[in-house]
Amino acid sequence: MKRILMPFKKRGHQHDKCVDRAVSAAESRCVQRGLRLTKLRRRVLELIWGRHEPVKAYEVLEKLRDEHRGAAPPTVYRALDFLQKEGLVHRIESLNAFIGCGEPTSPHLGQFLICRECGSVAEMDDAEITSLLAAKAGTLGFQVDSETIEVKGLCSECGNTANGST
Amino acid sequence: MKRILMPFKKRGHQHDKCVDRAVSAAESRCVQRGLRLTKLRRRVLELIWGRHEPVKAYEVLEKLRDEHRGAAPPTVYRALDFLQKEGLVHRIESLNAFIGCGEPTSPHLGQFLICRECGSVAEMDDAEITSLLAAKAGTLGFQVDSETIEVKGLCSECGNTANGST
DNA sequence: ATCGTAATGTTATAACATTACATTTTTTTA
DNA sequence: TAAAAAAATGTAATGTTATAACATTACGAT
Repeated sequence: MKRILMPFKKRGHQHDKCVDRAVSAAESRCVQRGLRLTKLRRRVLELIWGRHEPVKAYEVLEKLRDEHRGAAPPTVYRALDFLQKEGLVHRIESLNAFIGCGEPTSPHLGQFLICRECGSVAEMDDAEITSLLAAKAGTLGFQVDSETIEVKGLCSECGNTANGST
Repeated sequence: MKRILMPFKKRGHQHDKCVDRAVSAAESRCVQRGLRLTKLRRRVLELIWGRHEPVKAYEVLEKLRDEHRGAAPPTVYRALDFLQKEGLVHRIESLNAFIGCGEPTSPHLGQFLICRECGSVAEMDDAEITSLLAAKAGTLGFQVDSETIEVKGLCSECGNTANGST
């Protein structure tokens, strides 16, 4: 069974709503679990959701500084740690960057598809991949705790645009 | 079909030979392809192979400095770039570190199993995993160029040691 | 010999992330 | 509700990882 948690950005979609939905989901999740989605954490979450691309910690910091004097690296990294721990954002290791989680109802790992042309990222949470990987590791006696799967290539939008024409 | 490129380190194995084998393989591969495995590059390769664990660039730099005055970050990173490009070492993204490739006969991606206890790393090159991942990505119209798969957990050595006893 | 290219040297800085400790805010509980 | 405890944030400094930019050296080809 495969769930597509976050598809590639559709052209011209209303991104405001997309962010609102994510923040609302985060809010209700925090309320449920007795966690505090403080102003700062909420704002960092919004900034991460600002694009359908991985966002760097220092980009968040820069934007935060426009509206929040005294923002410093720890400000951002603490918020990101919180958001990660609660499964609201994911870190993309191969890019040193962060992206909003498409399904923040329960913490999970994901498999990420990163387009080399447009930089957008899709998130899958595919049980078959996870279990195949665990099985293969198991034949070596290795017991899997967590996985990092990040794939680079061409998304459908960019692949369909005939690139031989220009 | 699964190939185990580099199994977990066996207790008490003769690591000198292990390194020699890797360097010899690298040498012949470079000769075949008309590439120059310079003294510097060879030395960096040896230092990376110094352990069955990921080695950091700045650790390599530090050791290099003992014997090579004037070694600087670019010295190491250039050598590592060369070695990576030729498939002689891999970069472990989730650790910002490098590890010798277990099968440097042809460049390839691998799947890495990283033990959280002993820090050792095994490399697999499993076609089933790769093709399943490509197939799943394909259903989203995504065309895979390269994959980063890094799994953390417990290796057989560390898993078998009854940890409840101490 | 000289020329072109690859490799390395050298200096500086960019980019990413954490430590350590002080202060403030919020929650708990006596 | 006041005091204590815990959580969050402020602040400064530093640690870690990686690259830019430009100079020089080594080496092979003509």
